[in-house]
Amino acid sequence: MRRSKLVPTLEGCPVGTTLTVIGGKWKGILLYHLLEEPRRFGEFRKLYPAITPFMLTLQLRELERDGIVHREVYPEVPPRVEYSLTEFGKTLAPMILFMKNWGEAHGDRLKRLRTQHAEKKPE
Amino acid sequence: MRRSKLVPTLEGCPVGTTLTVIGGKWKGILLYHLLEEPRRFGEFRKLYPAITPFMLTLQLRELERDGIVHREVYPEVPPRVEYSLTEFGKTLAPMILFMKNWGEAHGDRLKRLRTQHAEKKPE
DNA sequence: CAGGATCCTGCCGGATACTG
DNA sequence: CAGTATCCGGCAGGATCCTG
Repeated sequence: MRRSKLVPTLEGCPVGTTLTVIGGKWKGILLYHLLEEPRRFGEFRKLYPAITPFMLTLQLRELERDGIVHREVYPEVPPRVEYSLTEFGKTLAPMILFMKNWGEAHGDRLKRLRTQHAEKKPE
Repeated sequence: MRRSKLVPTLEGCPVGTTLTVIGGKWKGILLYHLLEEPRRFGEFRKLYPAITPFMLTLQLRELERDGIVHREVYPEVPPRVEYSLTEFGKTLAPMILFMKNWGEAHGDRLKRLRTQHAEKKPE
């Protein structure tokens, strides 16, 4: 698994730094669901069947590395693993909520704009 | 992070939708500087010499497509082009500022965490 | 000065199969 | 259930040269 390399922190660009934390394709939505309560691996899979186990693991591990989420393994049978926001991770909460609200409010508009734009060029 | 697919808005995932708008590698910092005042192409190049003209054009055009920035061409010699936030783009302001502050506040911590993590694994 | 045109590459994101 | 182990294609991101 020679995956996640992810640049140090994108020096001299604080906005970029923040983006390296939340910028994975699924991280936003994962964080959003973690705001509410701790979640299990399988819960995420049910919420978003499109995420493969591999990607889910990858994104969660990166969030864990960055100190955003905590991974708690319960030594039971069958195994259970719960992911929760750390105190550090909770400092991101206002931003995640803003992003959710903004996306909900303007998603349709964006979709229109992008469709128009895609139609104009290719001829 | 990677922009997803260019056209679709990542259905059913408002946080992801927002990320498709601001998630380009340089978009965050571009938006941040646009918050203050309109900027010229060359200004950005001076602020961040690491951005190639090609990438700068690309990212600005995407922001333009999404209705976030306005591109004003002044028919002068030498040519002058100014980029400014649209009213729509200004709705992102609180989030950009939050991202900047968060990045400034926790960049060092993240850098440490990632360095530690990178040192532990590779053998 | 502000870009277009071209070509290239590396990692991101994914598919699939297997396991403690 | 909650992951690994491999393999891989595509596109974001970049380098370089050229132009209105």
